Amino acid sequence: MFRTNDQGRSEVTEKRKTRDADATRLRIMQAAKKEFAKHGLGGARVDEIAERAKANKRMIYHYFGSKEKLFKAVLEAAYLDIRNAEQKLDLDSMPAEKALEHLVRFTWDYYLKNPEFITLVNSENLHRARHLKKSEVIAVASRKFVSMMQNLLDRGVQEGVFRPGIDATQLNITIAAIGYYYLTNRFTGAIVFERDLMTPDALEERLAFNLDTIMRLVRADGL
Amino acid sequence: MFRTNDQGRSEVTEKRKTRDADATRLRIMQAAKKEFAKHGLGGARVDEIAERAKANKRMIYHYFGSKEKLFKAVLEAAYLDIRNAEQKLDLDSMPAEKALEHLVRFTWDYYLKNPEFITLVNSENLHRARHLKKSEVIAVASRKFVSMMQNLLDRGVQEGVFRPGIDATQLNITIAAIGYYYLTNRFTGAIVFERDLMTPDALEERLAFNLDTIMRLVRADGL
Amino acid sequence: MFRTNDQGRSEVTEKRKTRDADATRLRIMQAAKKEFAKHGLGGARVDEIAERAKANKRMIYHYFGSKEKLFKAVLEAAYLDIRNAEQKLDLDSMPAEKALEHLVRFTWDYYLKNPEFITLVNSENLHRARHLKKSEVIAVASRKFVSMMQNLLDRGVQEGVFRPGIDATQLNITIAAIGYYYLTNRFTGAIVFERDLMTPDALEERLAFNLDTIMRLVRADGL
Amino acid sequence: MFRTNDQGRSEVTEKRKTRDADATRLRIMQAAKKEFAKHGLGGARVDEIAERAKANKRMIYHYFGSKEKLFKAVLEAAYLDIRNAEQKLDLDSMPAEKALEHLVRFTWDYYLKNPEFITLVNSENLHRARHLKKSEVIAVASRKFVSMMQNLLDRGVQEGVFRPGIDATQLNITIAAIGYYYLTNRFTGAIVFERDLMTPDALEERLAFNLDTIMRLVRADGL
DNA sequence: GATGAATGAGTTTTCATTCAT
DNA sequence: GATGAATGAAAACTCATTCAT
Repeated sequence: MFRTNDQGRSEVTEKRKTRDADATRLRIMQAAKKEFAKHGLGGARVDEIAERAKANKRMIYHYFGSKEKLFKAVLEAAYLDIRNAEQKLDLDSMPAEKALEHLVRFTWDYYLKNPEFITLVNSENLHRARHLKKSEVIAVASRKFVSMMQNLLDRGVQEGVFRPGIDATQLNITIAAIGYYYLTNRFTGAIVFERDLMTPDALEERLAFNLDTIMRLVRADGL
Repeated sequence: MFRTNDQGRSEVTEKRKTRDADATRLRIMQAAKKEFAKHGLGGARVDEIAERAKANKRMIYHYFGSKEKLFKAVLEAAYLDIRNAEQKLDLDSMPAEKALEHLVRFTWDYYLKNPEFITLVNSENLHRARHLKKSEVIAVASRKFVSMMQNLLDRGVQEGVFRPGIDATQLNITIAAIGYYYLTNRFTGAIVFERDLMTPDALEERLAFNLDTIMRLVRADGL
Repeated sequence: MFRTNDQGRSEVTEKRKTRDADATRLRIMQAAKKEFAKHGLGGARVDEIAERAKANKRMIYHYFGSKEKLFKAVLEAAYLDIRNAEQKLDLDSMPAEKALEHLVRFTWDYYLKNPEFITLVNSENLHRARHLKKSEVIAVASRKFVSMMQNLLDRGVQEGVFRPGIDATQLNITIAAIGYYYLTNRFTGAIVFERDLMTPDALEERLAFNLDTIMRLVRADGL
Repeated sequence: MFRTNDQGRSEVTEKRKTRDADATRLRIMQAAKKEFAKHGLGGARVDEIAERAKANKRMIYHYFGSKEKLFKAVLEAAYLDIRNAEQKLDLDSMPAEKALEHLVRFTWDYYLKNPEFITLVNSENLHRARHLKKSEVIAVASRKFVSMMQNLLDRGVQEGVFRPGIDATQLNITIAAIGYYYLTNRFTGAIVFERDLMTPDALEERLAFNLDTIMRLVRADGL
């Protein structure tokens, strides 16, 4: 009800205001991520996001302009986060085989710990990547990621542990696929295979299977 | 879906008529499949489905009860269709290695020719398989599918071409994953990898990669 | 599926047809009575009536023209039924006091055995008696009923058992009211008075109370 | 419903404004009361309520959740209103006979001045009191009402003016019945008795008749 | 006389977004 | 910067009635 600081704002309060604003922005993005992940772009409710963020609905429009732009912001942040985490793995400093194994594990763990990422990506693909297309920042991050992978493969061949001629893109897609598909389709999967695919044992088994799949795929013949 | 004619129906009554319940039902399901695949369960519009089916909206509710029940019907039919097609492959009559290769190709081709299947399954997983859970007919078809696969693996081991100890479920999931993921994520994939993943060449390349992946995965060591 | 009697109908089949038609009409009216009583005019569903009557919906329109006209037909029949039953009581042949008691009991029993009557009348009053207004047959039956009552009161005065000056209409309304209200409002009544108003004991108690109410109301002073 | 002002609200903010949640809520409830009374729960139109309330249809759902919950709110308010008014009569401070007469008059007058109450109650009974059942606030108000009545009867017996052994619930029901039935069934009644039951004279006559009915019912024998 | 598929107009409900304070 | 009341357009769903056979 009271509104302090109507005029004569000191720098201290200025800073606080900024921090609050950023905090609100962040809370909105976190809430939106959950909501979009749970219900998809179309199914997400702006009201729900506002409530979860303990923010006023008006703020969403103030900071992001529209539901769709909010989605884009969330999606971009999600992609940047995983690309960032991948860079931090510092795969270049490990032997190729170990590095690849590391990447497979990391990818699997990332999906497990960030289940929203998968659903967000599904949602974006349902919309034919309409939002990501315009994103320059994503393009840059992607290039770095792909070249890192190519690098890794090249080193492996030099080290004599990987077959030559493996396409980095195909391998990347496969590494993602065998983890991603298992998790995104775990509900229909549980019905088709009549198993709980999410018990700790099941998850461990899947990771082992995936590591085996990738290693057999890249291993130099005769090893 | 089909109505076999009791004896003695004249040709006149057999001619295509507007007032044919089964035909209307079928048109609605086909239209719904497209609409649900394109926009997901939430994003699909009943009006649009009715229009595409050249049916009155009221008919949808008459035959299916609700948008959600229509979705369930469409989803069930889609699952039954692929399970049915798999059975028709007659893999049991081929050598194990050839049979497996056949299955990998078939799965890929099926996804390519039935793009709705993938989006439908994604949508159902977004809803935690709520609709499929209650479906007994799907449970039965699934069991047949899984046991066929187990059979195939067992035969391959006996023939000496496959490694022993491969889990049929994990293999199934992997076969699906490497095709499904590529296709469902082709839009974001195109951005990340800066390639058109859907040209004939790209598709052929992916199929070859997938065949290689699976064969290396199951091949008996030393072969 | 088979349709016999396509041509050359004998008189016997003619009669049967007529009887069937009447039977269908009757089944529709009975089904409609239940449906209208349960849901009111607006809430009743034509589909439901058709199904309950094991008749085709088209038949309802064939015999009655519209839902509203069907309602009118049902309502008229209901009024005629109670007026008819009252006449059959042959109150004129009993001593006045006994006759009045008889009427109070009869009214209560009729409402109990014909619960649809009450709801039908409520529905008609919600619609400001729009349908009954045009009904000449009801006007005739009503007059007979009112004059019977006046007669009864007059006799009672002559016999010295009833007070003079009692208005027949007011008495009639009161006799109906104390039974009708109890039954029509039994659901909210059960909540307000925290009792089950429909147990055999409760019903008997109410009838006794009502008889007492009416008798004290008409009894000649000093008796 | 009312909002008492925290201290220091200036007159300016107090002026009638469109954006007043409580006022809108109230307008909706008033409009709904009329509409439900006129057409019943099923026949009432949400559009109509919104228009009459000069509110956006969306607001109805915002404040009440659904048409049915709005009905419940209206019904509860109606019951609370009459129970409240009864308590204000302060019957405990009058001699029993006078108090009873007062209650009969009050009940009649209340029904006359609040015709919506009757139709609302009819509607609720058509729905088997589904909405009221869950209402705790109604249960509390009802108990107060019933005990007030029992009190009144006990006092009357002590004063020697009422017969002992009269059941308070039965008497309550009868007092309500003889007024309620007359009014709710005034349309069919007008046809059956070929009179206008709503002229001032007719109303006065009915009230007198009802007072007589109740007084003869409770009066100690011999008085 | 009978059937049941089809329809159009309407009804409730939903939701992203804007407006007044 | 923040609040929450209000809105319009659209969506799901309903139902009495008619049409083709």
